[in-house]
Amino acid sequence: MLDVGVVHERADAARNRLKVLAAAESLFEEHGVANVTMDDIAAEAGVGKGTLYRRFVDKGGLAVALLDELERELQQRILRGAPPLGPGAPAADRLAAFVSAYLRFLDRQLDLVLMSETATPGARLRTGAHEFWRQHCVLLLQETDAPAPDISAEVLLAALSAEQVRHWLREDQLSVPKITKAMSGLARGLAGSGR
Amino acid sequence: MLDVGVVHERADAARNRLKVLAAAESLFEEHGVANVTMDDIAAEAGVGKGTLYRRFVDKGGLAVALLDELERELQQRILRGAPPLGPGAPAADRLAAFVSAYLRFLDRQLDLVLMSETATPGARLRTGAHEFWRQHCVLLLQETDAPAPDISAEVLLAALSAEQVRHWLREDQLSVPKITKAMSGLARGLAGSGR
DNA sequence: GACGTTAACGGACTGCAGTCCGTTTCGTCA
DNA sequence: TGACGAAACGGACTGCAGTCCGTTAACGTC
Repeated sequence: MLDVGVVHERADAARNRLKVLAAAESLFEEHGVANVTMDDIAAEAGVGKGTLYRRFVDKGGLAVALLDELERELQQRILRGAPPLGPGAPAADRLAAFVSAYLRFLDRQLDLVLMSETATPGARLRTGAHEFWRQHCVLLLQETDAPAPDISAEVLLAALSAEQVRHWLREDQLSVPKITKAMSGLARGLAGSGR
Repeated sequence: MLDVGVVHERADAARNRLKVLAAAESLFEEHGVANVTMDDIAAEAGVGKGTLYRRFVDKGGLAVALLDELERELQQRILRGAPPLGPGAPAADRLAAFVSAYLRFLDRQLDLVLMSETATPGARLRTGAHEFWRQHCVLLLQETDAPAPDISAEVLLAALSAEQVRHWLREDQLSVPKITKAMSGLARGLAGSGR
């Protein structure tokens, strides 16, 4: 996602990438993701606006880059971690564990994920991370012989969009454990109904 | 939604509301929803920009107003039409019929619905129409004793967001009948898993 | 039908996103 | 180490969303 080192990143480019990420992180932390402008970030990083956009496309792309590390960590736990999140457990259990782990991640990074998903219409469905989660869910659902695993995976992830979860959290005042219980139950239902 | 007549709408206000809606409809038709600016609409309607915003809040609100009539029609068919969409059929059948009917509606008005749902983050969950669909699904799911009908209803509608359906249609090249089949099957699953 | 009140109007104005292009810096090769 | 081509830089510039406030017009009252 960060394409580090692909055909050699120039020294000034690398330097600026780090300056921008550091500036964005600290400004987001201090003022909230929604209240920081791209000009703010450019100024704080001591970099021109063109440089910002050359590297990160838009504010959503910047959010994606900042989320990258945390997402990779969750992805590693899925690929090589202990069951039930990692390999070894029954597919339905792994799916429920994924829902639970993803909701915890979302709860911590809600504003950043929201930005990455809503910067532009359809952004959520175009991130590399989404493709990873989707593929993971599809594979698990296929293992249970669920009907239409492709569709079910997208349905599950649509319900786990930052927009939806934020609404449950902030408008409906649901707690993370409540959402987790309902959504992992629902995930088991999707996995189970095919057998 | 349009609050027509609430505490008397002034004559000039009514006149301008119609001029704006007509202008928006024709410009959207001609250039596509995404390519029309608020200035364009104001100019075409022969009205100041302030007037536009006073009445419709933002571009999404304008889309909501344009969709209003079509949505009401579907809502009437749900409340008073023939089964299985209207009352009389088993809840699971009604839910499947709703999914099917809603997808047809969405297919016709995709760009307008997309605008109404993505104008601002969380817009989809704040429209009056969403509240109607949600309530309808919750009631049907309650009839089948499904677990967590509130959550299941939101999950279903999240999957029927304009963003998601547009992705299935345009990126994944799925046909409306294919999506309808999968999603109404899934809706039956949500309704059925509680028995 | 003049008059005052109040809602509605309109367009200049502000702020932010995103682009464009002349200038600078990097890395390479002679 | 000097010089060249390519890549990256930076900030002025454009366009659109949304606001603000002085002006205008509707409508109830006498």
